[in-house]
Amino acid sequence: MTATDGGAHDGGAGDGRAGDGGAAGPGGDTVAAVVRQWRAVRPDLDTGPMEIIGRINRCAALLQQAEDAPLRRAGLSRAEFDLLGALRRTGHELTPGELARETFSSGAAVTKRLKQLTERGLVERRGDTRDRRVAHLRLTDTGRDLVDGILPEQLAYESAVLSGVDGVRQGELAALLGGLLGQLEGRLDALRA
Amino acid sequence: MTATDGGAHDGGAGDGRAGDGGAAGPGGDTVAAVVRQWRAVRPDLDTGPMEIIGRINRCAALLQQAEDAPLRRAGLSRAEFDLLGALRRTGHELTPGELARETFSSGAAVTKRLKQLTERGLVERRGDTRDRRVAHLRLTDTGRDLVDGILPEQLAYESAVLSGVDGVRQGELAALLGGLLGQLEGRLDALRA
DNA sequence: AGCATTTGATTCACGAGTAAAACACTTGTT
DNA sequence: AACAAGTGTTTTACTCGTGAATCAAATGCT
Repeated sequence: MTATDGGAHDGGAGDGRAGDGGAAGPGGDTVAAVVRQWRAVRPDLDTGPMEIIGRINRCAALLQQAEDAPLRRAGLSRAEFDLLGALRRTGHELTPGELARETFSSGAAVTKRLKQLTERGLVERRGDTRDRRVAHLRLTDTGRDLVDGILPEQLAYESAVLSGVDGVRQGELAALLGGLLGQLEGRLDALRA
Repeated sequence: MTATDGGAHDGGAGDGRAGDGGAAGPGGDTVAAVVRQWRAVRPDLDTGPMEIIGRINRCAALLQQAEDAPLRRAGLSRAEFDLLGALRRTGHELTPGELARETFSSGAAVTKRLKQLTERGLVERRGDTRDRRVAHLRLTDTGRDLVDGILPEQLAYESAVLSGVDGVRQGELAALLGGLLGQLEGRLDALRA
């Protein structure tokens, strides 16, 4: 979250009273409050992008905190579950490199997680017969059962989190986000310059 | 990003060819590909929530990477800029505790960042006269100029990042995200149980 | 006044992730 | 065959953030 889009709990108050830290002001969410602050001190700037990017970042932060709950019950971090989930949903073995790409994390991180998950007996390792550099990872039965047990809870939890938005708007939101994400994934490399 | 919603670069391929790691498949973005994978192996589950939450998480990850670019030029991390931005947009001094709440990070993190930023001469410290526990932080002239210089670049960059989505949809997206965020901020504490 | 409680900030110990180096092995070239 | 270059994985050194403990000061209670 950048300062541009950064959240404020009670940012609009500005009177020194810190508040209890949750309730959005009359104008809506906390990002709206931040945008108002920026407009007050820098009325020349176009704050439009903040209203999208800031909200995406803030939603992601809140959702990830919330999502921790069902996972923690199973003693898994989000990153670990990510790995297991990649193995489960592809349905076949993956190499560490493939897992790194699947989970958008570095190879080093994958190595560490795999070490822990194999020690816990959730994942099994098998060396490639032709190319002895590569390993093939797959879920053990225990690992598979764990993922399959958590997954419905996770989805139910997510469903509950989203329940404040009605079905029609959920559909619209999913479609718009899909459009944005498609653009980002296609063009991001070009913009990174 | 949870495994539930986790991204896949070329997840749909499944033939071992890792691909070059960017292009979304025919069906749209990478989250759509992940959802297809889940549906193939667990057709009983309702994958609806993934299409929103997964996309938000993935968008946030991509956007934050992208956003780094203009900030790095100024030698600032996102978290540091967040702090400076909070001071700039509120327009008045803030205590470390207030800054922690503004930036949604722990007090310890704020302490560390403040140390570096004051050493760099971007932020100034002033002790409270009445309560000698608290400090008041404000931007130096240099700090203020830095923020004011970066901010337009940042917004222009964000604008460019979003340019693939037309104006009308940007408005819709902002509104829908605002609605979701309002719900999340209001009700998250209750769900955290 | 004297002492327990609360609050604000900082320090400490640690876990997690990364980039870069190192390592192990394979592939292409001469 | 020998060796250079390339590829997949792991190790290393480091940064950053966090929760818990600690320190310092104010507030409340008797």
